[in-house]
Amino acid sequence: MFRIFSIFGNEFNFEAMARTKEFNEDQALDKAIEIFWHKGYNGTSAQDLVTHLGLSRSSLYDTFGDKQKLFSKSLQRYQQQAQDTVKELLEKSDNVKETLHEIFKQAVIESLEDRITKGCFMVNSSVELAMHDEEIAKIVKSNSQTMEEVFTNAVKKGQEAGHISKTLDAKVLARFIFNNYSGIRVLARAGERNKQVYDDIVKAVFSVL
Amino acid sequence: MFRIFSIFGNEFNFEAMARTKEFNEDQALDKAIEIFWHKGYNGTSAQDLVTHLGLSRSSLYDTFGDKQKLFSKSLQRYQQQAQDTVKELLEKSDNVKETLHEIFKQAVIESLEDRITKGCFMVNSSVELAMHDEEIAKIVKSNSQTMEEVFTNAVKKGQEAGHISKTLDAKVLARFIFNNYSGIRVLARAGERNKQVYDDIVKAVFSVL
DNA sequence: ATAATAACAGAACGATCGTTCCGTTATTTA
DNA sequence: TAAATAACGGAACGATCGTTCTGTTATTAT
Repeated sequence: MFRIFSIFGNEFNFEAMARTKEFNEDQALDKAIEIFWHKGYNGTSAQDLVTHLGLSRSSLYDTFGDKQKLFSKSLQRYQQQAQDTVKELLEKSDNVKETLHEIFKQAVIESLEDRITKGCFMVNSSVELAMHDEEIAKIVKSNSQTMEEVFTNAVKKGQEAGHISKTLDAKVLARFIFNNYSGIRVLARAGERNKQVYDDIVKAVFSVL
Repeated sequence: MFRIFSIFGNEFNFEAMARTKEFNEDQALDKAIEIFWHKGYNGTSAQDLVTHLGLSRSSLYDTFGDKQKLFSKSLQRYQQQAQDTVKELLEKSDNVKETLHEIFKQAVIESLEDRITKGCFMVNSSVELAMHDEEIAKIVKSNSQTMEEVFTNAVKKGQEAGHISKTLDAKVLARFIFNNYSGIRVLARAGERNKQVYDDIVKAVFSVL
């Protein structure tokens, strides 16, 4: 911070630095994602955050403002990470159908492995908050749009390469894929542990492509 | 209530009735469904319940025990109502594919009409509570199983009548249908208002049947 | 060394949470 | 009418909520 004193026409510039942060902000955000993802917004208390992030109440509030702002930042960070992963996989791929299949298989594996069943942070937040919090609604909407674009471009590529049926429009298929992805995440959050259920759904989904 | 006093071998049976309830328990439950559905469990306060159900705190607690019990009862009542509707429609139907289409179209209409976007009470509760509350988890699981059975029987009937493709097993298709139904309800809860999005999903789903 | 100040730890705040308690009212049987 | 008692209205409870305040510590430029 800078303070400039102007006395009798002369300017004195005092700069004084203070203590450095003892934690990494992004690492703290990742911890916040973990606990919000697991317990939801209303289910996570300020004390939960203090305990889980390992920093004091004052540092938490000094750094992130309040609970709502911290949640919002966490969800945005999660969105960025998740989107980047899928986007890169599909853009690099030269067999989009196969890559999409891998993405779904991965979602199934995560759903079964997940000892503390978390589902998808975006889906969870959407269900819990989208209708009560405009900022969260915006993030959810932005995520849906981006994912729709990513899937649409991928399907188009697959259709041009002859890997995916042209019977249905790319956008139709993109929305269909996204819908089943959401459904699977809800299933996981509900605690479904039967692999056959997931496999059946994936089988039916890919019978369309 | 009955009190039986036994004095010197003689039994005296005193029955004294008290004030009658000024509200209907099922109607109160329906109101509870409304507000829990809209705001979720954690988002609904005891005061919300008092205000919305229109009865006093004491009556509320005397009648339903506590918040968790009231929620549980509400969800069970919702489940029964929703299941009965779908089950009856499909069992009466002589063109199951068409009836399923009607059910999905109805879900789309509700999603678009819903000014206070509620999604599906079962899906919402599943996402919010299933992993933190065993009793809710049981209800969710029971609902999934019943719906899977209902859809499986329906698909079998459709396949035997030649209305639905036999390419995929009835159970596979049932799980696929249920998954897309969940997805659509999440979309609604997220505030999606574009009919085309829903129509595209339904179109893709029914291209499989 | 001193002044300046952000980061920190933790006590404390008012508000709201879910729940219980108490005194009154209304209804029924004896 | 009298006795019994569930239903009722509303005050009150302790606990916990999210947030703020206070005082201390650590770091840096002067």
